[in-house]
Amino acid sequence: MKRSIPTKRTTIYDLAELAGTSASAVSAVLNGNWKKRRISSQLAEKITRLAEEQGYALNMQASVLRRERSKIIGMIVPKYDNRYFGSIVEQFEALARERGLFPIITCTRRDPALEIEAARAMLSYQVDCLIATGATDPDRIADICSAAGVRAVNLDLPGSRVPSVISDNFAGALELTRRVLANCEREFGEKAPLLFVGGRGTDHNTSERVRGFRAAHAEAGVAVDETLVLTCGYAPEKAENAMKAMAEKVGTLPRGMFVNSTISLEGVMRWIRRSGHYADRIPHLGCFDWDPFVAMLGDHIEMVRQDVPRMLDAVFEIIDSGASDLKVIQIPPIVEQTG
Amino acid sequence: MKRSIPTKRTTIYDLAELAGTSASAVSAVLNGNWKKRRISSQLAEKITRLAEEQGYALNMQASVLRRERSKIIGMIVPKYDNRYFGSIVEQFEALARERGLFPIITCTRRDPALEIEAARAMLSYQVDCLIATGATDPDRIADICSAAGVRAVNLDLPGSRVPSVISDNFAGALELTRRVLANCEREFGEKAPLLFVGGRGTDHNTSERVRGFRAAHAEAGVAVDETLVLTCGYAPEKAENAMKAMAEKVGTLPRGMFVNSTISLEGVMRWIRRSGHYADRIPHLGCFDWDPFVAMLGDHIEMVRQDVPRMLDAVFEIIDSGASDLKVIQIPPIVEQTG
DNA sequence: CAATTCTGCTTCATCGATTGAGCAAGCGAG
DNA sequence: CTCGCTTGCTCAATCGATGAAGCAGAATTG
Repeated sequence: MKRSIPTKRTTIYDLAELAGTSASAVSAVLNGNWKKRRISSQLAEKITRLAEEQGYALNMQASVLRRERSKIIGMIVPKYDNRYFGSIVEQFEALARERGLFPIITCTRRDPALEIEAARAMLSYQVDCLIATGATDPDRIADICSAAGVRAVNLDLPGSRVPSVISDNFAGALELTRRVLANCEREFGEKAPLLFVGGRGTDHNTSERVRGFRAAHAEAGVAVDETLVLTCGYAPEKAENAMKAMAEKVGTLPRGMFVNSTISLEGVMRWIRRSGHYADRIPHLGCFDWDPFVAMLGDHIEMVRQDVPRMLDAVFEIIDSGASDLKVIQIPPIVEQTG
Repeated sequence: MKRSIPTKRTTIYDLAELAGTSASAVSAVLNGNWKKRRISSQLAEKITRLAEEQGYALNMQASVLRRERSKIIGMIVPKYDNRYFGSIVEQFEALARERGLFPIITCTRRDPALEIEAARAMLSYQVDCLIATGATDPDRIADICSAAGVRAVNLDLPGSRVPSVISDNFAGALELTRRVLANCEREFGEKAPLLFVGGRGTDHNTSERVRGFRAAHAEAGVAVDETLVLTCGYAPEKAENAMKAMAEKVGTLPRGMFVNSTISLEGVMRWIRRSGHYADRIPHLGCFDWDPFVAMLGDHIEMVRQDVPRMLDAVFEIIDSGASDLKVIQIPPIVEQTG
């Protein structure tokens, strides 16, 4: 049963010979437009049966090479290590498949160079459209796509060259901060500024969330403590180190925190546990992102969950409609019920 | 700047014309074997420069069509909603890219039909090799691949037609069960059978883990309570419902549980919280899988983490070496330190 | 100086599917 | 019986890259 010579794949020419007909008839039958090409249903049936019997599989490379559109759609994503990106990818695949598109995905691990390389690779594979998710430099990717005449859409982080779909970070952060401030006031009886930790100060999402954070403080009549705004990056270690440094600097530790992603929360929680600073009283947390186990961590954590289904619907609406106006669509995130 | 006619892509023929040479020279230069083909370095340089200037990108579809091997490697994965599969996919991409292979991944959401369809789609794209991860029917996929002369490897769940890489489920479950039994005995002073929940009784992993679970009970001289073995599927809702049904049936609730994946744990935790049955004393848990936030849930949870890096190294070792003996490689999982 | 080798290319068939153009047979109308 | 139309196909070019085979002209050898 073992053969070192790989079974030569069946082609339309093989089928044509078997059916005593031409390759073009076979092609027409197998890609469904045999009616347009006036092939008799008898021949169509015969060819279909033969294809089945021979285990024929279309050679996409050949097909795509010849066709105008490839029906391949690409997505670039930073990581697979959290629920947010996980559900983005899963949803993306489902919606693509629904439309008869073939999804290909690349994880760039937040590496800007890999991001560009991945975009180029996707173009080489003739994607019809590329979705850049959480890209560090979405405009660069958009430029590369535009040079190849390929449509692009930004997701999660906005760009200025192609349409973008993002969460309403300001509104989400505003509400989240409000809640944490209220929780703190309820428990400790006084208003005090919160800590903001995680994210890159230069990225749109983080700056919008900081803006919401500030707005909520202003609303409550609390002055933001600038030494407590730690946009140190997303990685757990970075958040952990930033917390450590912060604790050494400030007099009294904040009683409430705004954590900018579950990834950063991992580091924050680690620090809280290891440092022992909060052994007496657990701080109130707000996390911009959702995770089922974080939700179980206790009722001192509020979460804002980005609305992935609506975000991806918006992405595909742009793709389906062929729209290319440079709008940024903001999807309101969902404030999770605690408890 | 907006053009409805997509910029015609530069091809090697365009470059050839610009360089006043032939397409085959361009091809030789751009795919790096111009020395073999005795192209002068002057011409090589000129072509390289032109390619750069014109933003030339290889058409992979054309290239793959012509070549013997596609250098595309496929992976089928059930879900993206947990750390285990997330890191599998991330690692897979990294290792593939390291080898100059182009990874394509499809998420089947545990749907057997989609699994087959996805495998066929990958074959249509001429993958050189397909990794079936956690497939419900790995042998079916292996057969489809073999008919096309494509190599396959099973990951996470073993099959009988191609090599497999899995966790040492028995050993992991044995150790995990031991620990939970010990934790229960320490706290409650008596030995009592644990609950097993999650997974499909028919899948290899689950049955091996149940075997480990039983072996640990036997070792401790505790009889397994058969009404407490709930292989109800992985989904959170299934685990939750199984717990509910179990609670209505048994007299005293188990004080310790073996939970077969973080996914199932989600349902178990939900039930524990909602039912209120464990309001007085938290049960001791063992989870076969790892998640950072589960680890933070408390010191009453033990976890076994599957060794994804080693598993994928093993997969690529099989691929690199071209081995096709039907062995099942078992990778010992890592017992996480609690606290 | 003729014979050979080497250099640096070009030519052309090929991979498999797609599709516009075209062709032969059949049929109905005039 | 002929013209025109329909039916049911086939032919051949094409997509872009690849590489075996071949071919001038220069360089080297005996």
